[in-house]
Amino acid sequence: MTHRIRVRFAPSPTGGLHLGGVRTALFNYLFARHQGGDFVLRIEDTDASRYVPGAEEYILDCLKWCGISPDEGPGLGGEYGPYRQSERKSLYREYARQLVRDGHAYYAFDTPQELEKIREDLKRKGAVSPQYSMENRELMRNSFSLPAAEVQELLDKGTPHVIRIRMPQNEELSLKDLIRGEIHFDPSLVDDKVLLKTDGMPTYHLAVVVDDYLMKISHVLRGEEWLPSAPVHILLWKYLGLEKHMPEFAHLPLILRPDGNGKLSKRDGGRLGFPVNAMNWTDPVTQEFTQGFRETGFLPEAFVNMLAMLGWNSGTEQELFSLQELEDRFTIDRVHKGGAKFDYDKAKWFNHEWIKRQSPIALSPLVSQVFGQKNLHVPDLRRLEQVIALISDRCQVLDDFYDQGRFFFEAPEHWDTEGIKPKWNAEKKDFFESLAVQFSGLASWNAIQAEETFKALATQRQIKAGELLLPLRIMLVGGKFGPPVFVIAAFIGCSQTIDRINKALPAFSGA
RNA sequence: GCCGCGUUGGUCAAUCGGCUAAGACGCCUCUCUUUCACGGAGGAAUGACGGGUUCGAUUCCCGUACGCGGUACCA
Repeated sequence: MTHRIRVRFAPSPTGGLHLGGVRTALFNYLFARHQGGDFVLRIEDTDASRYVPGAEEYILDCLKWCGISPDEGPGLGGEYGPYRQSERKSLYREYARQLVRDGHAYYAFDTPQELEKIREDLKRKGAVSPQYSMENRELMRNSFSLPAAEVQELLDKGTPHVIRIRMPQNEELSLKDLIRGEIHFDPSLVDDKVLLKTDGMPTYHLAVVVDDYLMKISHVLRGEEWLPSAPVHILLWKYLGLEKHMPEFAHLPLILRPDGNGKLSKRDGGRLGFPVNAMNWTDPVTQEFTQGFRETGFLPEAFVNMLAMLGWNSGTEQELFSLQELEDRFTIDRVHKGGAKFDYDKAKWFNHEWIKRQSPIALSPLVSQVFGQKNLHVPDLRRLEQVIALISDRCQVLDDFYDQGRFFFEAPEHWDTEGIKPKWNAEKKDFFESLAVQFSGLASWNAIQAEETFKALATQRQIKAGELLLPLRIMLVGGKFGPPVFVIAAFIGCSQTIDRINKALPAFSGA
């Protein structure tokens, strides 16, 4: 194994890129980068009926957002192209024909209707999942059961057909999985998979093997759902005489639903109220919408960090990793075997941590974008950064910056007076009216000045400061939250503070 | 049904035969803060079951149970 590490990420453009897909991409990327290898993008678009326009660009955008851009692939170039399976159609046919010539595969002329009928018959006899295998391939219409002349005639007439692999009878197959160790299979138990479809497109099975060989892929990291078809792939490498070039395999654990144990699906997000895709995605065909982490206010650093910890850990107590740190630390032997349930609370925690460790300057473009979407205009970047510094501790997702930061720039329209109404009285009203007057007479304006003035007046009126602090906060903020009141007062300025007091007073008194 | 993979707190998880079983999320209590958070201190909560192997099993082996995946001319 002296050749270069090359891994591939091969999404099918049939929909959005959800958690499982991004994590597969991420692990491939980390594995390659850790050893200075290449990360290849290949598109699996062999199922023309399910091809979704725009999905390819979307996938690339998602990867880019995560910071894990491939080294080669569609639109990126590279010496092993083309990278779309639909553009490599003729290639697969050659390999399939070679297999037929060598007796490892055969032409099958059965129509879908005939297959359906056979399956029905077998089911009636008790088979739960009827297979096209050595058990019955003699009964079907294929180059196995038919005389050579007839096969040739059918072929010459252009009869629709597929090419199927001929699974062997008495053979033990084993795979050394990088994560799971030795796995044994009995090939006679798996059916004669279609390799080349009627339309000339390869199935996944043929395509991966051919592509991985031609693209010199050295390691295959894919989801656990592929484990059952591994024997087909191993056999193909063997039958094609390419066994020496067979990549190493690692089957990644699944990401499970938070409720129950099933594999996480796109629908779970909408149902349970969290995003499942990296970015927003609307299927152009079905119009089905899937929420994205990016639009939900996640930082890519947090998203990637959270994803990496789903199925991998460093073995230390460290949980927060930058992409670079992950690249430095990632080894396949620390990948888990068991599936992990996705936990949205933990995901938000990661985001919170990343927001906290981000500088206000780095955060400001993102926050101002959030503000912009809500029509909150911030003229001064410096002031925005000051606000971010004041509130980022209390923001889990970027949208929280709006709720937490809005009042710095806009006077509240509504006041959460619930808790203070019962204790409100004329003395307090007087206090705030006088406070406004005193504030207006102040020569300088800062948090300390404001607080001293406030406290002096409270003492003079013989009202406990504690009883006045909360009302003041609600006048300025609208609710019971936010940084220290006088810091807020200092920020919004003297006249704005007075305005807000005067504006709120009627609502308080009207109680 | 058959085949494959898995199984440590509610969740993510450490442990490569010595365990009084880390840590994190979430939850609860206290503290800090005249708000909400952040921070700090603490708490409840775990090895699916049954056999072996061993001086000693969470760790190794075998069964069972359970869960998941696959069983398509989808990937």
